[in-house]
Amino acid sequence: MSDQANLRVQRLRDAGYKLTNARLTILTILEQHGGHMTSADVLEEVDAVAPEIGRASVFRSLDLFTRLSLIRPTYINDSSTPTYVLLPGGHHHHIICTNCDRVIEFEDCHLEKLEHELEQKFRVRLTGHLLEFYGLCDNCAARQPD
Amino acid sequence: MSDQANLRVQRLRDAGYKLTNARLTILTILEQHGGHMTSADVLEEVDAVAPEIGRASVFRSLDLFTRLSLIRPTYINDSSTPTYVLLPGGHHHHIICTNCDRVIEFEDCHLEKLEHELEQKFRVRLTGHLLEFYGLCDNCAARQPD
DNA sequence: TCCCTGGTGAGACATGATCTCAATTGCGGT
DNA sequence: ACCGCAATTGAGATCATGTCTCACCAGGGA
Ligand SMILES: [Zn+2]
Ligand SMILES: [Zn+2]
Ligand SMILES: [Zn+2]
Ligand SMILES: [Zn+2]
Repeated sequence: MSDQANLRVQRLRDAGYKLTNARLTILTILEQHGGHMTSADVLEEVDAVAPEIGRASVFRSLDLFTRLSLIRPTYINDSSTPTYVLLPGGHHHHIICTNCDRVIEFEDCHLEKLEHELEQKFRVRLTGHLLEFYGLCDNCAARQPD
Repeated sequence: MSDQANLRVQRLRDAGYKLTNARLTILTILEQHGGHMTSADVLEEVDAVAPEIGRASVFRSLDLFTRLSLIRPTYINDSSTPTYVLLPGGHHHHIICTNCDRVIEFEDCHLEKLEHELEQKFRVRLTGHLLEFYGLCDNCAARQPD
């Protein structure tokens, strides 16, 4: 198990939740795919790897992980089903092409300062963030001048 | 009609889409509510204001507006339906409490520089962004010391 | 050992979103 | 102002997605 994975398991335990087989399996699947899975993707993979796990548990786990800021659902393409992204270190950033749905991930966000300011201003305790830019990727931009 | 609304209508036209009654109605509803509406909210309001507009058109319009970066679907509470936020000036920022689902909006993001860097680095043309922080609001943080 | 609580799987169920297709409409061209 | 046509629409069937219920189980503490 990777360091990141251990951190996540730790977070589960610290929050007082049991590390059950269903939860570990689903977390592992998310890790292995590096995020960006729809609920359908997760369901399919769970069914292939551990068919004894029910669909309700999959959704329950995804909700739990979301509350713990381990993952975050986002709407990549059209508005139907969310895509879950892992939040290693609490954050994730990507660019979404609104024409072809291509996703480009990037690392640096320089948001630590803003995060601090917000915590003080609103007296909140922040555990993660998601930053999405959207526009046209190089391919689609070339095709649609102006 | 507000300046912002005119800008959005312009964006529709520029992209080569017709300004139909359905689209204008739905856009107006979004404007009036200042964003943060679920598809159910929009459907309900459409039904109250212009019952002749069909469900399908509502979803089609929301998808179109999303592609045009006029709005953006996001996953606020643990319900499975997206909440759409308006993107005045192309961006929107908020904090979501992962315990009580409270949403706190904020204005400043200081992301212009990063946006520029990304455009150059990946040769993309960016039209907007969404920044979400997650954590506990003041209320929930007080209840869960740690 | 016996509760008690949190967690689970199966499947029925309720919403939410899509599809199809004929009818209509916005808008550019005349 | 009119025409012609592709874009867009509305109704309802249909499909997909996520929720609920409930009996059952595992594990920790008395
Ligand atoms: Zn693209
Ligand atoms: Zn970040
Ligand atoms: Zn809260
Ligand atoms: Zn911004």
